[in-house]
Amino acid sequence: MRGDYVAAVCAVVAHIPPGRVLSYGDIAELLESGGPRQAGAAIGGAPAGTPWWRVVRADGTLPPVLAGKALSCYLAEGTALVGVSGQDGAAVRRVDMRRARWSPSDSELIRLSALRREVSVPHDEVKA
DNA sequence: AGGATGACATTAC
DNA sequence: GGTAATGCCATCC
Repeated sequence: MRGDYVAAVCAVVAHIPPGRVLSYGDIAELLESGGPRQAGAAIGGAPAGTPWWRVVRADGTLPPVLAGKALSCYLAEGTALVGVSGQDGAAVRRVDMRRARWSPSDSELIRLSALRREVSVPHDEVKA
């Protein structure tokens, strides 16, 4: 896998509608391959133009470094955010997984299944 | 072959 | 409800 997995994850992320987000675990779950860590690594290695900000952790939080850029994207996309309860403007506006979580439609599921098949295809790379 | 790492997830306190 | 510790999966050293 390697590159193919990254491409698959990238495609899935690209199919996430604006204002919606998915968790790494969900990506791995949809691809039916590997675990959440691998999904994160794949997204991390995804090429530019990939809406990586639409992919967050199960808590709806994201690493501090990306939180800033992601926040801008969320505001632009109108993603459902939850304000922190009262702390001094800590700006921990994390994504509200409760509503922002994207539910793949049946049609999308078909496409995703086809996509993951592409990854599942043994190809001829392992052997040499 | 073995051990450590990572844009994570889940359970327990 | 939030924070802390443990486990999972796959790749890299």
